[in-house]
Amino acid sequence: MEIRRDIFQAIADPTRRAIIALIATQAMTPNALAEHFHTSRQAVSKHIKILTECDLVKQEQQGREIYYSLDIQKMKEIDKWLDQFRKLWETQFNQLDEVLATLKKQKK
Amino acid sequence: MEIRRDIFQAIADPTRRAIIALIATQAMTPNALAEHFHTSRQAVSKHIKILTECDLVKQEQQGREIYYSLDIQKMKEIDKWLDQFRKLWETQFNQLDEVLATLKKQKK
DNA sequence: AATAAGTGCAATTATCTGGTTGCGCAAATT
DNA sequence: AATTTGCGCAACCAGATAATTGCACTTATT
Repeated sequence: MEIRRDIFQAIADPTRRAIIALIATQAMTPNALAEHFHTSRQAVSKHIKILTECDLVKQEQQGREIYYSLDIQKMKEIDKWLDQFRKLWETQFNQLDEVLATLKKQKK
Repeated sequence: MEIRRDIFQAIADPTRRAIIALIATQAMTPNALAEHFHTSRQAVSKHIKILTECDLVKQEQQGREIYYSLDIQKMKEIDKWLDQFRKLWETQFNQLDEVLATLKKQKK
């Protein structure tokens, strides 16, 4: 039962963003994650479920513990969406550069 | 009364992302925007309010019409947040490149 | 075998969210 | 002057969300 989730909705929650940042570099268990926040383990578990539903996390069971880690490649989707704007803000920057260059020229 | 808003929560809604994309290249009025979606002008107005509260849009009044446009520079904040992960996925890619290169070498 | 530890799931609840409808106000049109 | 147009705001409502609590299951420890 794979519910399709939106990655943008997934990163909307600040706790979830913090979890993402934590498991980006090393796999962690729900208990270990919960210690970083002022919430219960079950709350963390729900966040992880949401992250799983949009394929943002991988899991590896070791005995009774489950280690969750980030699927970093999935984060590219956000980067891909940003691409359409990246061109625009770079253009704006170049135009600003030109303006500054012109001002500099006039000063001389 | 400037309520502090989260840009990540702002882009969580698909309609809002569509609005952002539309006003990225040209300023538009709420009425013109509403025609692009299956919602009322008032609903669009609420979305714009949220986008305004996190400084994502600029407005320019012309008579009784208000033209809204995207503050593209603000979008960099998302890009900045992505930076911490960009390093990671690029490293992963390089490592994959190495593996592929090694495999290619062994074939020869 | 009994207990403790780690986990996910279900039920519940307060709050947030996105939408509609009905205003009131200012600017344009008649 | 009267009407139309474009707009934001407030009230309201159904559905989503994030958190807690209680439970059942599996795996380790005693």
